[in-house]
Amino acid sequence: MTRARAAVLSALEASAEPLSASRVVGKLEGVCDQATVYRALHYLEEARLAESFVLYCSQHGVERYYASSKAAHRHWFHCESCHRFVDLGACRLGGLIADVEKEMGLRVSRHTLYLSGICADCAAHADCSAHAVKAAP
Amino acid sequence: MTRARAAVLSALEASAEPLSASRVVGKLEGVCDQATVYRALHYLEEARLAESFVLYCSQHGVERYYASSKAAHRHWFHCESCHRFVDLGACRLGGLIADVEKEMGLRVSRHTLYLSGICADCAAHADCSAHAVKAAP
DNA sequence: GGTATATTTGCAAATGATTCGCAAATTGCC
DNA sequence: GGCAATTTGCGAATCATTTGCAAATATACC
Repeated sequence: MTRARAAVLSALEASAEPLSASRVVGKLEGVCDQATVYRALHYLEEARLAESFVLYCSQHGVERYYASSKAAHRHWFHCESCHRFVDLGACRLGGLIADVEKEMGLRVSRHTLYLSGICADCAAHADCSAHAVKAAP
Repeated sequence: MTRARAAVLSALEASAEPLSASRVVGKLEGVCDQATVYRALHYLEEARLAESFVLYCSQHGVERYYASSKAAHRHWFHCESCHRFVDLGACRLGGLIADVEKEMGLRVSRHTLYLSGICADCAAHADCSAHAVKAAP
């Protein structure tokens, strides 16, 4: 494991939510180059040390988000108001996927699931004011 | 509904699988411009006449795929060998999403799920030859 | 039906995330 | 510690998608 890859992995591990490639690049400003971050993310995913999914968000557009694979495979909720992720805990799709594999004769090797909407915090604020506030920068 | 939007919608309705924006642009070559196709796709999604999701595929990279909303909300399997989609039928996540909403106090307004792996056809070919053949162009 | 106003379209260029080529630096191995 | 293999930095390229603006089309109104 090279220094750059270790730095990228620990950035992912230190985060409570998935990070976009560009945020990792930002966090590693001065540590390693943007191209290196992208290459390291590919390497980590290949090595099963990280997982990723592509998400569109009105604030950030289409970006790929990465999370360390230290914990069990899990899914996330994305708040459309504050643009943060909420951890939904370990994946609960095992049964559904096994059913689909059997029904349709497929071999499922990976899956992407995420939910989006309004998180509890933003919903609470919306109860008092007309609209949820925009996320802080 | 303008002519361009109708053309884009009928391209989606005529397709058995979700189409990437660029494939819609290709199908409507000479009918309307690429920028118009993108704008029409946004319009159709806003108007709830179409649904979309962003998918990464080794052959096509990151692209947004669109499907007409004529049928019930559904999910797809993406074959990593032939790069086609398999229709998995109507969404079965209702219960899971309701559980998560209750448990975590979230308001889920949309979700993205897709599975990927090897489809039945490609798996059958792989049984005879060493590797599944690449998709025809 | 004919015209004024609002919306949509085409075109070409911009944008933003991601990737690539290549020379220099780092790593893993003996 | 020295060398071949791999990785990194830098800058430029790529690709999907978006945008500005003038022309064309749609919709509202008379």
